[in-house]
Amino acid sequence: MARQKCANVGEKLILVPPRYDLYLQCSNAMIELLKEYTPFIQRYSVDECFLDFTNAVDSYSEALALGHRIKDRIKKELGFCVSVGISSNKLLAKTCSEFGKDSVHTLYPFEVEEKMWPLPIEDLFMVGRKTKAKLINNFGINTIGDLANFNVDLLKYKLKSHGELIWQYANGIETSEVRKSNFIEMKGMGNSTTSSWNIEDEKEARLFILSLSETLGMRLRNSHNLCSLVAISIRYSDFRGCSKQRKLASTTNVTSTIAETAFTLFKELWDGMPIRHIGVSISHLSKDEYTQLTLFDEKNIEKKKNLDKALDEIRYKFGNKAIVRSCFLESGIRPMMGGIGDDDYPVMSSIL
DNA sequence: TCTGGGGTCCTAGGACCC
DNA sequence: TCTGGGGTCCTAGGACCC
Repeated sequence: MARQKCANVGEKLILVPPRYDLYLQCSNAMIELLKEYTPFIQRYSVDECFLDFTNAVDSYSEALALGHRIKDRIKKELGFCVSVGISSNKLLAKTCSEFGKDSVHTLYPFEVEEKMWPLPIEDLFMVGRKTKAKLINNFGINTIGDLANFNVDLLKYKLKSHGELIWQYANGIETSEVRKSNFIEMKGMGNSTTSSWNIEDEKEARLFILSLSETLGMRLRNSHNLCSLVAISIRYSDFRGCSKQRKLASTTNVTSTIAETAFTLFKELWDGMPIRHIGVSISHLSKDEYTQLTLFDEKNIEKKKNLDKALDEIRYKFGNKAIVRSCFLESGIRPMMGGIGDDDYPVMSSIL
């Protein structure tokens, strides 16, 4: 849109591409620095992690001093600001880490009533837009304190397990451990894109699906996983969204199998209206060390695997543009959409 | 407040099994 | 053919997070 608006003053528009690799590099450098303090580090996301000092710190003042030392060292040695939150569980530590930028805060259980209860309900972890509206409109709950002192059974009845969860959070109750292992089993992955024009014919949609699947397949193989579920999602120009998924007869990591399944699902799902967003995702992952074949396996599966392998090697060596499918030439559609950097990047686990 | 893109988990209904 | 009670799996959609 910016490009379009600045068509006449093109040379005055400065486009700055994102640099996820640099972001990740900074993140990794910070983790290395933190490892000097404790081996018990749980990387929660690209810019958040939990450190367990359970048996390493004896007093509140010692913890506070340590927090400041770490924060100051990161700023001095790595050049960016961090916020530190200290408490006896991950929820409270995370909550008070957001109390300020470039700062160190504490939120121990005995401080919850004073520091957390006056906050608006949406400041509580796991209370999003929808839950906020329900809490305010249905129960008159406006602050975290209101929620903490509300009837749990009523919350459970109305909001199911989520109701109980946020009630516990409002009371500072959270007992998950700082995960010792850094390895998180990936559950699924997806690739999606929003087009700057309406997609109105099947041919064009097919190219989008192929392009998304190409990147997705490469990521899947790189992670040494196989998938057995493929899903397609569509968002129409009027913002309606829908999705369709199908379990495969056998596990796969073949790009064309993923793309063809996604396209079949697309044809079954699409109502013919103009589309602005298409997504392909895969899940039910398993390690690719061994695979269960079926009696009715696809034809030429070994050929396709070899093709993917060769394409992957070329692309890793010479870049994604080094070799592309001819159907994308002159199509105006990029042959390998989306995808994330290279290897591993931090993924969040479930709840904290 | 919403956008865009990457994820996880929960819920509810339906199909099917014993 | 349907009942009752115990399960599992599949599917679609919706909530939340960064």
